[in-house]
Amino acid sequence: MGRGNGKLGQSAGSMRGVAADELRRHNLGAVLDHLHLAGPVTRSQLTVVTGLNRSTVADLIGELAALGLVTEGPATVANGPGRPSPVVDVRPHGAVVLAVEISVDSLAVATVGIGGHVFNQVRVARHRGHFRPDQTIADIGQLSAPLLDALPEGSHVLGAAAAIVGIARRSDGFVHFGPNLGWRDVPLGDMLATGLGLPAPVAVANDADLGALGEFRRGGRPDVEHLVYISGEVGIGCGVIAGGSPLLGSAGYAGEAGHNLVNPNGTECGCGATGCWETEAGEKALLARAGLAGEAVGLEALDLLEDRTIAGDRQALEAMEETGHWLGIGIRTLINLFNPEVVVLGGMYHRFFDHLIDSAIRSTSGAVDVSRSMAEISRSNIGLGAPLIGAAELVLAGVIDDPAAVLHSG
Amino acid sequence: MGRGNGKLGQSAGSMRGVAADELRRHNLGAVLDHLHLAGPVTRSQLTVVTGLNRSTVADLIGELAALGLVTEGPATVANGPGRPSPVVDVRPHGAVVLAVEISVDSLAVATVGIGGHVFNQVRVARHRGHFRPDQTIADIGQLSAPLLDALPEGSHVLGAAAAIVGIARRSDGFVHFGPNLGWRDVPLGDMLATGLGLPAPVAVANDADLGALGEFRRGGRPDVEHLVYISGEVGIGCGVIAGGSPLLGSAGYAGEAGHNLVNPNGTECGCGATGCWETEAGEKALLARAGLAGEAVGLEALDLLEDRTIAGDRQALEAMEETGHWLGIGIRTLINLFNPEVVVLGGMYHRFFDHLIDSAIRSTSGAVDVSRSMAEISRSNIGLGAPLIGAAELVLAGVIDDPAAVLHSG
DNA sequence: CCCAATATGTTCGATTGTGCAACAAAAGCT
DNA sequence: AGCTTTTGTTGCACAATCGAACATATTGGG
Repeated sequence: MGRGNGKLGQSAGSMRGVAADELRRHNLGAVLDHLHLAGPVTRSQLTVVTGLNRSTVADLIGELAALGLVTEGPATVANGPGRPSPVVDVRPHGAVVLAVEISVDSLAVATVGIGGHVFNQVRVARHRGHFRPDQTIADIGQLSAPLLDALPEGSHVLGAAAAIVGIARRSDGFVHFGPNLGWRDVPLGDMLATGLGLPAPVAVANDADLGALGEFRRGGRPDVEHLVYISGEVGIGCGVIAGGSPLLGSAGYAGEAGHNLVNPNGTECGCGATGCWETEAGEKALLARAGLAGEAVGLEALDLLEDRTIAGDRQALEAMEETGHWLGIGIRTLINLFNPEVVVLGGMYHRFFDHLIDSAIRSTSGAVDVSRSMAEISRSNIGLGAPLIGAAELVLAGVIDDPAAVLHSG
Repeated sequence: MGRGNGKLGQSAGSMRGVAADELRRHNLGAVLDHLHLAGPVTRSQLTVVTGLNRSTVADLIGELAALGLVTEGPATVANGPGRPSPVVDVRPHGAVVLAVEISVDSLAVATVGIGGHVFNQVRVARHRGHFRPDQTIADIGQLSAPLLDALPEGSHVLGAAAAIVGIARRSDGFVHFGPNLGWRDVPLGDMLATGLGLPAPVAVANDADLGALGEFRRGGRPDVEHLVYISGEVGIGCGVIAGGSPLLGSAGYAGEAGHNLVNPNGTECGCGATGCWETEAGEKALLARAGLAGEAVGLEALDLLEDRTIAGDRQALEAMEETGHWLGIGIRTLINLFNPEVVVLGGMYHRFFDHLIDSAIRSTSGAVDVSRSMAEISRSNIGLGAPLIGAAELVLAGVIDDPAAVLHSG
C-alpha cells in the first residue's frame, strides 16, 4: 500500500500528531525548496521531483504564485513532442534577507533573495583590532542602508541574519564570547534588531556553522548529506551538517573543534592547554613558521605570505606544508567522529588550499580509520562568502518551511 | 492559521511530496511511539499528547488494536469527575524482536516486545579469545532457540538485530573489522539470517551506537535529545544521538572516537599512533596501572580489580583516578564537538563509575568550553545491557515508523 | 437517592488535500 | 493534415482529520 515516498517521520521523542494543513505546508515547502536550490524548472519536472500529482503541483504553484514567491513563464525551448510545460522560477524579491558577516578582518553585508539571488553585496576590510559592538552595529547600518534602498520596488524583506566569529546562542542571538573581536556577553541579536530597525528578530549564529550551511545548500553538491566545514580565521571554526541538517547540539554550541588536542609537543594556547588545533594550524602558527610573526599583522601579513608562496620562497612553502600537516591531524579526528562525505575548507584554508592540501591529506591517514578513504577534502565552492550565504539560507529556510505563515504575517 | 504542532519537515535535500496515507502513517506512529515509551496511558491522555482530535485518536487506536499492537482495557482508578477513559497499552507479543549482543567477554540474547517488555534474556560469559564467526552464530542459535520457544502463543516475531563490538555497515550487516574478536570482513547479517532461520534480514550495528540508542530511548531521560554514550570494553566505543536521532554519518561509521589523541606522552597504540584515547583510558591501561597486567585476563582481571578497589587498595584506587583523568580528557573533546545534554558511561565505566567519575569530571574542564558546564556525565541507567536494548529498539523503530506495513507483510 | 456538572467515548457531516480519469491544448512527426 | 505524445485543466472520488451534537459514565451535592 501507500506510495512510500517522502519521509515525514521524526525518529523519537514525544511525537505529535499532524493534520491536513501540515501536509499542505510540507508540500508547499517541497516545491519551493526545489526551486530555491535547483533554479528554474518546468512544472512537469516538478511533478517528477516531488512525486506529486500534476493537479496537486499546479495547485501548489498557484498558491506560491499568489504569495509572490514564484512566477510562471512560458515554456522556453521545446524538448520533444507533447505540450510544452511552463517554466516556474522563484521571484527573488518575494522574500529577501539582509545577511551580515562580522569577521576579524572584514565586515560584509548582502541582500539575498529566495533562490539565492544576491541583489547586492559589500565587504569592507577592517584593520584588525577590537571594535566595540555598538560601533560595529553602526557600521553595519551604514553599509546596509544603501543595499536596502536599492532593492526593487515591492521587495519583501523578511529579516536579517548575522554570522559572527564567536560563540553565539541561537535562540536569541546572544554572543557569549568572541575572542578575536574582544567581545564577551554581547546581546547582538537585540542590538542589530533595534539598530537596523527591522521588525523581525535578527538571527545570529557562528560563522563556521553558517559556512557549513551555505556550502551545504549552495555549494553545488547535490547528493551530499554529511559535511564538515572548517573555517580558518585567526582561530579555527567548525560547522557540521549531519544527515542533511545542521548539527547544533543541545544549545547550539556543537562543533567547537578549535581546542581539540593535535600536537603533543606544541605551543601553549590561550585556553590553558598545549597543542590545540588552532594553536598549531591557525593563522598565528602559519605566520610564525613563515618568519612573518613580527613583520606585519592581519590581512597585510597574509598578503605578504601569499606573495612569498607564489614566488616560491622556501620558508613560506615549508610553513604551508607543516601547517597543512597539523590541519590534517585535526581533520582526521573530525572524519572519524562525523564520517562526512566531504570536508570543506574555508577562510584562510580556502586561500592557501593548493599549498596545504597535499600535506593535509597525507596526515589524515590512520590504520583503523574506515571512514577516511571515503571522505573528500575539498576547497569551498562558494569561497570567502560562505558564512554570508549561510546566514541568508538560515532565514530563507523559515520561508521554505512554511511559506504561507511567513508571508501572511509580514 | 493552522495548529502548528508536530513538525514534519525535512530541512533540505530533494524534498518529496507527501500524500494523505503518509499522514496516517505518521499519526499511527505518534500514538504507538508514545505508548512504547511512556507505557499505559488513557485515551484522553493520548489526545493531549498527540494534539489530535478525540475521534481521530479513537480511530488510530482501533487500527493499532486490529494490527494486534495495542489493547484497550477498562479504566483503572478514577481521577475526578467525567466519564472514565479506557487505558491503552501495548501488546508486547504483537511485535517481538530477537536482540543479540556479541561482546568481548560475553554473548547475550533477549526476546523483547514492543513497549520494551523483555520476555527472556540470557547472557553467557565467554573466555576472551578469538571465536570463529560461524561458531558464534551457532552459539547464538543455541541460546535463542529456547527463548523463541518460550514466547507466548501467537507472538509475532519481526526479526533480529545484533550489537557487535566492531565496525559494521548498517545497510547489510557487513562487519568490516572487529579487532577484539579477531574478525575482519564478516557478512554477519547474512550469516545470522540463515543461521537463525529468520525470514527478515538481520540488522547489525556497532554496540556503542546501539548503547546510545538504548540509553536514549529507554534510559528514563524524557527531555534529552542530544546524548553521547561511551562504552568501555577492551577498546572504547562511542555512539551519538543528535537532535533526537542517531548520528550515523554517510556510511554509518560516525562516532569512532577510540583513536582520538589524548595523551602527548602516552603509550603506543596498535593503530600506529601514540596516546590514543583507548590506549590511555581503556581496559589494558587500567589493569596495567593497577599492577594486574600479567596476573589475569578478561573478566577475572576486572573482578580482581573490583575486589581490590572495594578493599581500598591504594594502587587500584590510583589506577582508577588516572584512568578517570584520561577518560575525562577524551570526554571533553566529545562535549565540545557534540554539545550533548548528557554523556552516558557504559561497559567498564559503568562498573567502575563511582571510582572514575570525580577524576573524569575534573579533567573535562577547559577555559573556552561553553558547553561543558551544561553537560552532565552520568552512569548508564540501563546498565550493561544497553546495547542489547538498543538492538531491540532498532528493529522496533521500524514498526513504529509504519505499523501497518510491517505487520501486513509479516 | 436523584440530579447537575464534568469529562470522555461515539457518530456523522464538514473541510482539507491529494489522486485519478477524462478532456483539452500544444508541440513534433509522418 | 492528421496522428502521437506530453502536459495543463477540470471535476469527482478518496482519505484523513476536525468539530459539533449526542450518549455515557463518574463525582459530588442536596
